[in-house]
Amino acid sequence: MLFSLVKTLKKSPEVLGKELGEHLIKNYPDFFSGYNVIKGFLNLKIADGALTELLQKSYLNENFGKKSSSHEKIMVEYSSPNTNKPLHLGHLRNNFLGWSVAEILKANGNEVIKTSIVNDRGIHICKSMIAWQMFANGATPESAHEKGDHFVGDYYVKFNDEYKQELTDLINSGKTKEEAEKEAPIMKKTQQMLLDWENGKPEVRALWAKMNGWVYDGFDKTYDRIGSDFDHTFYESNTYLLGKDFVKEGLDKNILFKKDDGSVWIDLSDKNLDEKLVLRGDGTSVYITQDIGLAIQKFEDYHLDKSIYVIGDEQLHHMKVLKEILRKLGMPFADKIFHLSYGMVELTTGKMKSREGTVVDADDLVDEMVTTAAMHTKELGKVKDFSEEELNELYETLALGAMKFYLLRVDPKKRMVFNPDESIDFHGFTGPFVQYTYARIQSILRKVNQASDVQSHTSEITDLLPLERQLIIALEKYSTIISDAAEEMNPSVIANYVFNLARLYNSFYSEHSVANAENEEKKNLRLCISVMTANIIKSAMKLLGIKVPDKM
RNA sequence: GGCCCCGUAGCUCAGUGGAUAGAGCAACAGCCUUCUAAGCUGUGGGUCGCACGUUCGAGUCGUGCCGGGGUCACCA
Repeated sequence: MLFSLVKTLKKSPEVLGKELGEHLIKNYPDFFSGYNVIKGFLNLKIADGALTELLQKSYLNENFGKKSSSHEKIMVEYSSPNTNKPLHLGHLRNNFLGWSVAEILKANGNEVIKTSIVNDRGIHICKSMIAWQMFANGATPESAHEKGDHFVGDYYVKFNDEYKQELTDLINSGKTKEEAEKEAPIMKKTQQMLLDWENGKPEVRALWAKMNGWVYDGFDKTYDRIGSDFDHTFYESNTYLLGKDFVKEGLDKNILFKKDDGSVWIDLSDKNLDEKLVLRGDGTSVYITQDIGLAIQKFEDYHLDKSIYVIGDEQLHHMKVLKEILRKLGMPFADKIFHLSYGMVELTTGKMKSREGTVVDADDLVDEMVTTAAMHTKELGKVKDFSEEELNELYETLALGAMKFYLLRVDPKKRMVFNPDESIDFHGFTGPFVQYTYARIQSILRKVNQASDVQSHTSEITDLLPLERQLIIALEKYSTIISDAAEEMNPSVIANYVFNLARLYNSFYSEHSVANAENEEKKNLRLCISVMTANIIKSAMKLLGIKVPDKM
């Protein structure tokens, strides 16, 4: 691109391009073998020898693409479930995104700590506890033969049904909506339970511990299956107290103020954010109270350069307020907090609403995908020699590959539509397409069976075919792609890259034979390209949390 | 209403101031005697929401408008 130089040098793009091109070829004949100038663009052709040499160097580098120097200590908080209902599709996007971003940051040379904050206390937790007391007759997940998180979630739904019923009854007896909301007996009981919980009443604490235990059993199974893991887990039941301490401190310093009813507020009107409540009139915590506590604890426990929160974009305002409060409280790390916001997952039929039963349950979805993967695999009948165990492992690999790729291939910041038909598609821009490319390469290697002595002689090649050139150039980009993805905290950069690489390889595969290449040099070159393509596919897919099968 | 995000092919999405705006799906036409056809090749399909501006050059930057969403809770 020559326009930027045209002005200062006062030469036409054509003349300038020609001069530059001649100069580069004359002085660097090992790197450039040709050039042309079209419409103000200087195109240089990289010499075959330079490309094959690059290929050889990269091929011998086991950690190709990854950076080794550790420059920053970064915490990635993701998942962050509530212990009153099972995980749904939105949580899956969060989990896949958080996990992947953490791995990408690691690959780019950072020290990363994966964490989750479990929202294990609060009014919503009390709701399922109250409903269980009222309706369960002592039932347990074991007695109901249900996964613990689903079991507790059912009582959360029961609470809402009952609450709605009480509201209509009260409104029918002449109360206004506001009065009904205040007076509904089940809500009053729940508020009392929250107070009892904060005061440490033993029966309430025992029930709370029991029911949360059920939920954790369920979550562990789901996490294990989808491959989410954490270096450290925070519990809101610990951090909310810390938040309260800082509210006290803020009052002493006159940063916060108390209203007549005893509630505590901060004035953020100078930042265009209005006033914000940080402690209720009855002294119990609100959402942001515990967030203040947790943010402080994170920086005290670990000495972080950056703290990333993977949270939906409906909380952009909340996170802005949190940062501002921390700044006003004089916390030096307020500016090291980064909200990695992602868009809501919508269904083709509209939004997911838990109260209307239109949520897509995470466990159900995985089951469905596994069934679909099994169906396709059986139809194709390519893995008849697999044992039952190997088959099941393959189905999980394909199902989760499809799901993760589907949710990660789009820009996280954007809202996305979950189309069930598309998500179970195994063709085109999908995880299984990339997995298939990997399996094909493994098949070649099994056939050729000499992967170990591939290294030799590739740099003698001087007649690269267009697809060979394109592949080598694409392979060499991997390192840059990781940096880009890390900088943007965007796994879709990886997904797009690895898909295009696989597509390119498939074109190459159908055009040229590896095992029956024209001569030994070509065969070696193509094996080298194939092995490296497979390595990069495996590595890139791992950054997305996706496994690749040797056969499918 | 204030603030924030989005608007690109029938659908789902890439496109980081540069060339003739690209993929996948869907539709249509081909390719399995040769390393896995979950693949490959080709065809059709676009006033990049609208208008003005900045620039040698705008899908990309700025302003205004139109359309969609989010948020502004003593919910989390």
